[in-house]
Order: sequence, then C-alpha cells, then structure tokens
Amino acid sequence: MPPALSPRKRPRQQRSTATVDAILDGAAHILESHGLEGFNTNAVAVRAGVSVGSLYQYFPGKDAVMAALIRRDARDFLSLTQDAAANDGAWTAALERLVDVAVAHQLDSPTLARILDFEEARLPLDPETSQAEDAMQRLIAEILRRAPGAQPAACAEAAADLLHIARALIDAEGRNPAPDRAGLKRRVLRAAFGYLAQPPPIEHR
Amino acid sequence: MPPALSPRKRPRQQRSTATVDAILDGAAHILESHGLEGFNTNAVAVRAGVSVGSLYQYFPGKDAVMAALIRRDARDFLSLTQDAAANDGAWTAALERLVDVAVAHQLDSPTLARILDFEEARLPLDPETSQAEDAMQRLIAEILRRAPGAQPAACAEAAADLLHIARALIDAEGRNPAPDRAGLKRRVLRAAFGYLAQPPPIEHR
DNA sequence: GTCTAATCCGATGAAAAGCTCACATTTGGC
DNA sequence: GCCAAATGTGAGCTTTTCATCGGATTAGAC
Repeated sequence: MPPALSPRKRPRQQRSTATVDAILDGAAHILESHGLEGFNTNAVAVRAGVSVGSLYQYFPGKDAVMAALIRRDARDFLSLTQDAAANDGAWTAALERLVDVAVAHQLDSPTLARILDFEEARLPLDPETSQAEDAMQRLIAEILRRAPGAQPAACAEAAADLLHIARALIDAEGRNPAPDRAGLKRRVLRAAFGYLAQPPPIEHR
Repeated sequence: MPPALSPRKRPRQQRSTATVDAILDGAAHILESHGLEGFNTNAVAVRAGVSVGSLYQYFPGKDAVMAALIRRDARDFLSLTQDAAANDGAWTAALERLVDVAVAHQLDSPTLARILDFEEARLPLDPETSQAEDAMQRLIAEILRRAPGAQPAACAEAAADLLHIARALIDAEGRNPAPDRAGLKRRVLRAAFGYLAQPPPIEHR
C-alpha cells in the first residue's frame, strides 16, 4: 500500500512546527533549483537541516510533502488574491490587481510553480486545497459579475478559463532567463479582456 | 555522467525499426495510463514486448526515450498543423482548423500530452524538436499576418501566446473524465479571437 | 546452405531512493 | 530538579530502478 498523503502527526511544540516549516522550505528550494528529479526525502531533509527520521515523523512519504507544499501554496495564493480582489473600485482595476498578484507570485519561483501545478493534477488533493482552489475561482467569478453586460451564469466558466490562461502565459514567460514582467502583464491583460469582450463564437452544426 | 539523449544506434533492418516503434508506443501507453511514476525502462520494455536489453541498444537511457517521444510527437503535430493551415480560404477558417487539430491531437491522450509538455521544459531538446516547434510558431504567425489590420511585427509574439493559451485550455478540459469537445473548441476560439481583437492595453507608468 | 552482422534476450550487479527503528535529546508541567 | 511526553537522529535495511554484458537468435547477402 502506498503511503498516505495526510500528515502523520500534528506538531505540538513550537520547535516541531519549525521543523515542518523547514522541511517544506527545503522541499520548495530543491524543487526550484533541481526540479522533480532532485526531489527525494534524503535531499529534502539535508536541505532542511533535519534528519530523514524527523521528516517521516510528520509526513508518511514524499508525496505527502508534495501535498503539503501544494496546500501551503494554495493557501498563500488565495490569501494574496483575496486582498487584491477587495470590492472597491472598478471591476477592471480588481482584475488588474489580480493579474499583478498572479504574475508576482508565479514568477517568484517559476519552476516551483510549474511543478506544483503539474503535481496537483496527479495527487488526490486534500479538502483544504480544493477548497482554496474553489474559493479563488468563485472570487474571480464574483469580479466578472460586476462587469456591465456580464452573464452571471457564464462567469464561473470564464473564471476557470482566465485562470488557466493566465497561468499558461506566466508560466511560459517564467521559462525565460530574463522574464519581462511589464510585457507579460500587458499580454495577460490583453488575453483576459479580449476573452471577456469576445462574444462566444456561434456553434457550427 | 548522465546518459546522453540522442539515440545510441540507428536501426538498420526492418525489425529493429519495429522494435524502436514498439518501445515508443509502449512508453506512450505507460505515460498515458500510469503517468511519470510508472515510466521506467523495465516497464516500458515489458509493455513494448521487448527486453530491456533491446531498449538500451537504441536508447542510452530513459530520458532518451522521453526525448524521442517528444520528437515524434512534435513531428506528428507539425505535420497535422501544416495540413490544417493550407493557404486557401479566410484566415479565420485556417485558425479554426488549427484549433480543431490541436483539440483532437491533445485530447486524444490528454495525460500523455500534459507530460510531454512538462518534460519538454526539463530536457535539453534536440535540434529537430525545436525546429518543429519553431516551424509551428511561424506557421501560426503567417496566418495571423493575413488578418486585416494585423501588425506583422507583433504576430510572432501573438502566435506564441495563442499556442500557450490553447494548450492550457485543452489541457484543463482533458483532465475532465468526459471532455466536452464542442464547448472546448468554442472557448478556445473565444480566447483566440478575443486576444487578437483586443488592442494591447496601454502600459501604465 | 553458409556466414556474418544485426538484433534480441534477461539474469544480474550497481546505484539510488524509500523508509524504519532503537536510541539520544529537549521541552514543559509539576 | 524530576519525569513523561515530544521531538530529533542517522546508520542501515529494503525496495525500486538503472544499466550492462555474454551469449542466443534471426535476417539477408552471397
């Protein structure tokens, strides 16, 4: 039976939460610098400055570390997103802030972002992660509903599409050695507003 | 030293090219059904109905198998693309055919497509693959130049963006158990034509 | 039919990675 | 200070995967 994904033991003292954090930081660092190939429990433990044994105290296996990393990232990103989506001002301004946040977040560790995205599709994601994912999508849909002429029913679909589009463009730019943030932002906004302005094409028979 | 990526030996007889094909088919099948985790040389050989030894006759290591798979896929996709981009009719019709081809190709083996895409970012790609990639982008850019009011200089960037956007949307739909091809096509076209219709947003200071 | 080069085979060793466990150390409550 | 519970350690066992090599088999030229 493959090891489970949920944490093995909950840290009770302060030092152990520090250990868990160190492990996640170490994992993130290794993924960013050496990719999935370099990601193994021994390397993560060394990088985190703890022993493998400690790692296995809190995580039943390496996939559990990955799942925890995904969860943490989803949490962080949702939090940033919620700040950016504050309900004041024009909906276009909110969308721009959202793009800003996404660009900053994903371009900060482009390789890591890419890997987490990939792994998220493979791992059965825990409730908290999928909840965060849903919340983010609803948040975007809410903004889209503030657009004049928006069809409320179609906003969920549009939100999902916009998320995927933005991720893809940022991700591609992140593979460049010297990403052009301003140009990237311009292109993401162009794609987003273009998608929204475009009346859905007529279905062919 | 990690094994190289270029093929080790070129097949000379008919049966050996059949072996190489079987290996690539086996690899594709395993990636589609068991993902990257299931992808190891022994499993590929078994699935291909050959022995590991034969695999290593033609590939110096598993990454070489992956590289060959990526190369074959790029070749195939470029060929389909070239057919679809035939220079007759409206540019919009050509773009629609392109989307059709992309949807069909990528939705045929969604997991495989996703993995190849991911691995392409990791592996140093051989000349033929990057050449095919370039050709495809130029092909799309050519179509975009036929659009009225198109800025020829900006078409390369737009082509790259459209490729990424289409890939992302198809990929996302491919993760559904029952993809909705028609709806997907509609959304991809919406994103594409929307992007193209949208005047690039003004740069903020 | 014979001969040579090409191809194929798969047991087997080497290497890497996953994971455990017996024991050491630290913490916090009393 | 003392003690129980929590936490930390890392050598080393197990499992998985990579890759090779000596020898068997097959194809195609003559």
